[in-house]
Amino acid sequence: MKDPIEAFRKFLADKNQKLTPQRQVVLRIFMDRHDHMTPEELHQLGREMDPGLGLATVYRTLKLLEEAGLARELRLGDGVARYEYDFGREHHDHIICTACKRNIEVLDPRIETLQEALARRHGFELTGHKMILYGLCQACREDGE
Amino acid sequence: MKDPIEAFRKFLADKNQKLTPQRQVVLRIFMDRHDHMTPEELHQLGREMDPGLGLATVYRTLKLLEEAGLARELRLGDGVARYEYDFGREHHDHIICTACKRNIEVLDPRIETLQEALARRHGFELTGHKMILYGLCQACREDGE
DNA sequence: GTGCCTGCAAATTTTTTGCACGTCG
DNA sequence: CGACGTGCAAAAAATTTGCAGGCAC
Repeated sequence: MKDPIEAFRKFLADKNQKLTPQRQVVLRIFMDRHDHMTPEELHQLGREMDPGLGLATVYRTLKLLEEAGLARELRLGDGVARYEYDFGREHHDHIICTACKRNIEVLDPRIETLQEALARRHGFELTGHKMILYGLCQACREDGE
Repeated sequence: MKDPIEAFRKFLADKNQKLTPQRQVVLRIFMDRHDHMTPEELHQLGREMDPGLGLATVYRTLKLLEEAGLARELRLGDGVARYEYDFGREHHDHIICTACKRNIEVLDPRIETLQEALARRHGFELTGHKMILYGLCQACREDGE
């Protein structure tokens, strides 16, 4: 399966639900802009394509996209939920600069392996994880000096 | 510094603030019960010692305890914030069972080391991290079969 | 028609803030 | 007095829910 739209349609069909225009709009935004976006931001962007789009629908669709494995919820520490597109992408975690809030995506396969082992050692079968590193980026370290 | 109460007093004094009875109550609860607690739960418990204690004060105190490094905010995936006591304890992360919600504390020094290296490789100076593993515990796996 | 979907507004939930009063040096 | 601290209630922010109407089989 390489088409996210078809993947979403299939996911919905399996639950007797439909890929409505509104749901497509939200998915399309993710496909166009691979950003981290809050529901509010998605709603704004969505209204450009469908002015009647309701915020509640965005929330409802985000839940569905998450269940479908097409989007991932991200909490970077401020109280706001963000979502990122997660289709056909390699898994990754995040580092966020505590000063300028800039964040980048990172991955270390050795950490992933150790997480797996750590869980197993405690009798768990690992199904997922969230890891966020906090630090100071180079620019902010230099500013601080 | 081995007395959390004195540590908190000192932290507050450095900001020209005081260790009031209310603040002590919240800290004491943490010292007595090393649980993960929501602000609401802490408020309930706090009222047993000081019936007039306000929820807003609990929130304000939690912020202070966190700044002081005596408590740590924990978000396990439901919308609720939890806090855990974090004085004189070794750092640890968490695994939570997605079925029964039970969670345990875990630590792998090798992961910690790799996180440090990973951050540095991206130009960051690591100051902290949050890692939560999600999985199925043994009991729930057996139930599921 | 039946069941899924939607937008809207109202309701919930979680957290923060404004304010008047109290306290302590 | 002056700064800090508190409880309360109101406010704010984020998310969920109820509902009447609409659409597609």
